[in-house]
Amino acid sequence: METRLKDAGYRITQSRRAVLRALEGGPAHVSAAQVLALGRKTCKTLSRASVYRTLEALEATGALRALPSPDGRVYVRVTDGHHHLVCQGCGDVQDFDGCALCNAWAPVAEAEGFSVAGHLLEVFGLCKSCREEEVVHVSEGSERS
Amino acid sequence: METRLKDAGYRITQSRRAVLRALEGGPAHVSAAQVLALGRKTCKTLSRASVYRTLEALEATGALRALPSPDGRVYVRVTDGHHHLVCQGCGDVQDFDGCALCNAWAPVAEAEGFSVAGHLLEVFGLCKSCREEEVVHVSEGSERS
DNA sequence: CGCTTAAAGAGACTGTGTCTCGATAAGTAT
DNA sequence: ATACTTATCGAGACACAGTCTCTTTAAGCG
Repeated sequence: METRLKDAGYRITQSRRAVLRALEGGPAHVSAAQVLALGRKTCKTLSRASVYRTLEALEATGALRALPSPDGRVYVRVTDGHHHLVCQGCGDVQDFDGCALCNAWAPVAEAEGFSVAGHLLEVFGLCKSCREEEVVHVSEGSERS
Repeated sequence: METRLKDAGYRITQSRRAVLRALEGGPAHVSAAQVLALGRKTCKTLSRASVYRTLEALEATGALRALPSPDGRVYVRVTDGHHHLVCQGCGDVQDFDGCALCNAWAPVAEAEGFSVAGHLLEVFGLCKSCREEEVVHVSEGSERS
């Protein structure tokens, strides 16, 4: 990611490096606040504005993608797959393959006059281990869809 | 929607009615702020808190779905879909159909031990009108991906 | 080593969403 | 109809995300 920034003409600074480390070390989906907190471990004076600026720069180079989530914006590395299994139990995110199928709905989008640049698929549910726990708790009043 | 609320045990008030009218009259994707503005036309004293409360109630009854967008949360009547064409030019979001294909990768996810509860598909690109504008600007120094 | 300028940090500002609290009115019983 | 109970109201405080501006700093060049 660092070389990517550099090649795009951005300077490599302490703050930027701190953000990059935070992104590499952190979870697959991170919020700006998390990046700030993680980044401060490397660069103590890291500011919120710098985090947003760097995130924006990374997005511009295509190394990162911002996507809306129920709790504000989260950032995802694009080197990671763009098909995610998001566990609603533990919050864990794993990738899965399925790009062959992706090309199937590109024509649908293009029929609407839309030119497709990319896509993101989020599948929500419960991962294996959370599912096993769920069995223990039986149906303990979960009213959500 | 009104009967739906009533049946669920909610009282029908002036404020609630104002919100319902706003939802029915407004665009397919509306923000809470838009609902507030539209609702004030019917009920001048409508407050932000009431909007959120009503929106929450409607979500609980299943008449509405909240979904994250780049500019905060937006609300969609559940009759509308969960496959989005997100325009990177103007930020507009439109739905498209494609649920038949969705069932194709559910087995892939389940092979990983994942139980699927729902999904969200975001296709990024440029909408028709933004595409036409793009042609006018030709390659006018846009370094963005 | 010094210059130029992109990028930094600090903090003000805006907007969204949540929460509390006393006041109000919806629905029910009288 | 009228009174009562209590869900709901509006107002405003609060917390937080994200943006913006301004002055200072340091990255990368010669």
